[in-house]
Amino acid sequence: MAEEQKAQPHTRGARRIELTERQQSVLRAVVEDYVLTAVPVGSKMLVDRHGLRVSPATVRSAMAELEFLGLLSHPHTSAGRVPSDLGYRLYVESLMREAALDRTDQLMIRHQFSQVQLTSNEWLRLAASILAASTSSAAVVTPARSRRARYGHIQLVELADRSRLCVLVLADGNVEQRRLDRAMLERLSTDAPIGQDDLDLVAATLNTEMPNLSAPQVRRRISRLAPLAAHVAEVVAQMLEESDEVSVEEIFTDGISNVLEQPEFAHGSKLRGVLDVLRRSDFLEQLLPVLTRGEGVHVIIGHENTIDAMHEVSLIFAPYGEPDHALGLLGVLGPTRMPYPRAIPTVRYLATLMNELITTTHYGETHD
Amino acid sequence: MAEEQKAQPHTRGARRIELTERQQSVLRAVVEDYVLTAVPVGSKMLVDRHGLRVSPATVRSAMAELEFLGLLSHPHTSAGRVPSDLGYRLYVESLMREAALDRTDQLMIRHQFSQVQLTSNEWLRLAASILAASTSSAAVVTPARSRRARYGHIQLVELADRSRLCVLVLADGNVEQRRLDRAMLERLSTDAPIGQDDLDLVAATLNTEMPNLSAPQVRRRISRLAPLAAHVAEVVAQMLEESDEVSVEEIFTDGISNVLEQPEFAHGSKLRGVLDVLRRSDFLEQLLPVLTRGEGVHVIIGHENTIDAMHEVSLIFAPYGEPDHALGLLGVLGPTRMPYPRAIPTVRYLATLMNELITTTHYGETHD
DNA sequence: GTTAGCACTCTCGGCCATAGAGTGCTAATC
DNA sequence: GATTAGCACTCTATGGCCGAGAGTGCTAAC
Repeated sequence: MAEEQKAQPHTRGARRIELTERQQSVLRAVVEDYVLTAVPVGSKMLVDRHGLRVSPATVRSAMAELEFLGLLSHPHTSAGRVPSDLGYRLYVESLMREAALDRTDQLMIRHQFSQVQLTSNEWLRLAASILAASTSSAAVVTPARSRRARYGHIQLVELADRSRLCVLVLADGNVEQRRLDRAMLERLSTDAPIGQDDLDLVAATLNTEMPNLSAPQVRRRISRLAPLAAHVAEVVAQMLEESDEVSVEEIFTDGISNVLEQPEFAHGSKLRGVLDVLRRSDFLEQLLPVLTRGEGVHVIIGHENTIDAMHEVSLIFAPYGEPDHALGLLGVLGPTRMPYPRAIPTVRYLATLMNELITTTHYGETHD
Repeated sequence: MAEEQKAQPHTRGARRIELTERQQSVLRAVVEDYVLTAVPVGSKMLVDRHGLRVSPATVRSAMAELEFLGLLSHPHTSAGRVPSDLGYRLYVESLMREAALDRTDQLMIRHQFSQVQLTSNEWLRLAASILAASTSSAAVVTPARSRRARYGHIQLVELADRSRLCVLVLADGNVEQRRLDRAMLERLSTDAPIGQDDLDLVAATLNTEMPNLSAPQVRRRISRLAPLAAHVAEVVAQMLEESDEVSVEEIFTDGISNVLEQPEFAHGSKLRGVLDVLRRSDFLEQLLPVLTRGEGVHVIIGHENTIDAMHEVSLIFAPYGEPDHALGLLGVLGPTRMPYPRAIPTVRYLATLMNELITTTHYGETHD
């Protein structure tokens, strides 16, 4: 058990702690009060605001117990209590009553998606925007990409100035483009200059040979091809490889200013590290193993995060898409003092929604 | 003259003010000191640090004159002087000695671009990253887009699950994609289901009919087409129209945390408005008329900006690409207390560089 | 087990005094 | 006539001090 806690500290780490009825309700009240006010909460305030039917003194002793258990902490001797990361954890695991999105919210979100044309980038932007708005946190959405990019279809377009564009549609429906090196092409054309006909021929060849192959598989077949086709195939292989670098791609964020507004980050420089991490491409990769384990929404609270710069924030993330196919991540980032009961269902709903959108326009694995 | 100043307050507004030699060097010194230290600069400090060969008293009287002219200001009676927006303006226009990028910097930047494969999104990202790093400000880069999107080439791809993707290459080389509505297609196929052959035929038709046409022109020809082709043409027209909404598209930013670090924005909430504006799509559109007027780099200092939220920041922006063809913007955003002598040449250099990259892989206007 | 009472602790805001930086003015100097 | 030294003055920033208030922990009574 101990090892398990160590290995995956941010999943059900606090399960074993048994609390009395009273302790539970006090912890819940402290968390909810603190999330709302951002002010350390004292015993008197607590009974006043939550209509607990006991005296402040009783609450105090309960608080002392919770502090001993490491669920609350004390900024200083004569201040109120603040939940610890572990306190939030327990709250999220067993104390919280999720505030599910009501029907109208769901419909409104759905409606917004239906308004947007069916281009996936717009979906992502919209998802980030909705997440940010309805959780008042920073939202992060990555495109759904195959862990292993596969060839779908290519097109070679010649343009007036003799530039050539290679447009590659991946098996998962994403589109990549790259310009072909002109000098290289000149070298390959032994006799006549290369025309659109030649390009069409190459495209047709590759489109029969390559569908559904991964980068190394494409590479392996290059040797069989004529010089021009071989060159294009090489370029395609490179493009596939680049796509393999999951989520190094674009990360769509929104609502960073929401977080900036939170008192814990009022002194902006505190957020600096977080922003830098967010910009770095590899940040989600580090979390990927955790986030894709099991189903559904994952909550990573403060120090549970393996990334140092993120010790003062919580993440609520969910994967969407299909593990073997296109897999994306989406979620929110905010202070540990986060409205979990609201944010978690929202993330969950958006993940299922994106799932739907992805799979209804789903690209099969056996093309042609 | 007066009207002209009003109409374009951020271009050479301060030209007419004549300063004595001494006033000039004092203003220059104040600006440069303040940019460096972010502390209001007093007369003693100034002579010490800049080795002026006069006494503090002399400097004081010069400062008083400059303040009378509205070039400096006083946070309070017994504090040092701070440049006003107008002071910065004069500095930028005539006092500043530009710190041109030296050869090695230029080569390093060029090298980084050569490392990146020729996909334009990566260029933009890289440009933003370089700008942010070498000016320590927030960088903003928009893709170069035609003011008027024109048809280049389309490809229709059928995938295993019968999804159809329409990939549109614009005349300026940008690529757009959209999924075709399946239900609609079913309705259009009177007898047999639509296969790749049919799609190819449609694509071929449009590719001979439409090249270099704008959205309305495409629309006008729809009536001549068979139902399926007409539907696709309609979709294409929509895609062209969407592309016409300049820069509503993606804006690549980087280095926001640099700005967050500046003392004037240490209390993060001050930056909030700026961030919100930055996220909004229309912010550059408002500036577009100004930024494309004349050649080269444009500097917009504090209150010169027509956008209220940006009264406390300076922008240094330049267009790149070609006015009639693909036009993009790039630049930096930082506090008015900005290292102009460094930032301006950097923006200029990156604009010319992007220009080169765009035009060497340039797409002609008369396709086919 | 719960609660009232009480002494104790700690922060926060206001107040004051002081130090220091900087100014503006005037009169002397080059 | 420009420059400078000297000086009185102003304002901020800093630190110490005090009292109010919030909150705790403990103990004894219920």
